[in-house]
Amino acid sequence: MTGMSIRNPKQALYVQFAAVAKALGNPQRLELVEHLAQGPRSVDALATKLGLPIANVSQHLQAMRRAGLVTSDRDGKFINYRLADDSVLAAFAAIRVVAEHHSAEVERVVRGWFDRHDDMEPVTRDELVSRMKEGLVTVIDVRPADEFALGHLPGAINVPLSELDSLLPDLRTDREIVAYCRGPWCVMSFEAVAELRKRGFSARRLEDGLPEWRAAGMVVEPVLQGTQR
Amino acid sequence: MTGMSIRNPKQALYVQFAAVAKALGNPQRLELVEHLAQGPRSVDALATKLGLPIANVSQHLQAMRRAGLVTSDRDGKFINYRLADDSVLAAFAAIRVVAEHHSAEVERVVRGWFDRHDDMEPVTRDELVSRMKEGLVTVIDVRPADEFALGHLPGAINVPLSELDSLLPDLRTDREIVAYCRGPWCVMSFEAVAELRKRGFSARRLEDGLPEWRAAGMVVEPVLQGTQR
DNA sequence: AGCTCATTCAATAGAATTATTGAATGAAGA
DNA sequence: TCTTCATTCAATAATTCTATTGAATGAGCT
Repeated sequence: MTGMSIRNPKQALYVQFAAVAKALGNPQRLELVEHLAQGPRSVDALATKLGLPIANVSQHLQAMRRAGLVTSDRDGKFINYRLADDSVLAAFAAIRVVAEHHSAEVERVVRGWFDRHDDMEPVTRDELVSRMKEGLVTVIDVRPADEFALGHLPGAINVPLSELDSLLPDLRTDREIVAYCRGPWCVMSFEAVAELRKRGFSARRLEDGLPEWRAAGMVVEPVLQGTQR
Repeated sequence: MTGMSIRNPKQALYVQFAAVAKALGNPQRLELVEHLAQGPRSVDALATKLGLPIANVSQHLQAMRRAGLVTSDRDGKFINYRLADDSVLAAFAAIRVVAEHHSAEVERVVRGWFDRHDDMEPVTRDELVSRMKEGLVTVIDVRPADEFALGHLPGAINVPLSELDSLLPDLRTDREIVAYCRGPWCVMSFEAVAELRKRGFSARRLEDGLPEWRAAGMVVEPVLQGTQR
């Protein structure tokens, strides 16, 4: 901040734009974005989810606030952070697309971890909507229960990945299962589909996660009226 | 690269996505993106445009190539770099939007430099199209001649900012002037509009630059057939 | 073969980023 | 007022990023 001397407005603008990109240019902070896209969270809750020291998460969040990615407000003795804007999720999505196109590496990672690379094609949003109308699919939300509670697809049932094994007997074997989680590349849905297929189920991933579904203006349950939290 | 140990696929993906954002997280590299959005360029040409040492620009370009932002191919003794994808421009745009929303600083920069903050509202693309049909506007492209030559709006005349003063007498005073340049925040069009107004013209900026116009699928002159360069 | 010249490489120093530690802050509740 | 506890601050070391310099590469040309 002190060593930076800006000579012209053009430079000043690039510095501003670069600051936003820089704030997104860190794996931990991207993971924070993905979690905050599920709903507002306290520093403590985020640190638990990511398995990182609280002070570390606090600093990342402050860096993100400085760049305009998140805002915060106090609730009792907790401070809740949330994404500043839908534009933040859009920027994350745009960056993901660039990485996918340069996908040699991204695809290698996914395929390297989940050997079944046949028919990993995801279900599109439109496709899912029409199949839901026909009642042909079971939609499972593989996120943890607390995230499910903040909002989920209409009619979806919560099958956290950690409890997939124990809940398997409850799933119908005569219908296709569509799994989704936090976002297009959220690995939990990859793992759930791989596991389900190993057990003989017909299963696919939804191309998006809940935040994208919500951002597309689709209905989310439970429908909360009044102030959105 | 060597000190990085990745334990799980989730982490590996965030690292990939973060690498893309990191490559965009530098003012100089963003300026390179904006210039490359006008058309392919050699290292030398870019270094001249930015006023930076060639070796420095070369290193930035290599970093961008590693992140999948640009590609390069040799032409004689020059190596031409170009944007890898439309998605790169889209990502840049998305980042700009985030910065605009957090606009306290961005807007302050623009307003601080150009005191006329009344009616700096830009002309939208649709608005310009309909007014062009009616023949009500003079469209000027304030970029340097070499960029204009690679492609420009139909019917636009090239008035490089550096030559604005000397070309002023050629401009009609009875029609509104719409100026555009490299992108939505390219400062040359701001400066051109400010100067034109000072001289009594009725002038506004186009909301976008040429790359956005092209990306929207609009006609660009000259229309080149065959291999796009 | 030898020369030219655009680009890349290699080495360096200075600056910024990151994770870690422990202490400080400050709001809530007793 | 005192205690609790979520969060922030401050200081540090390790790593990474950045700009700069001069040498090396390697394709085109004579």
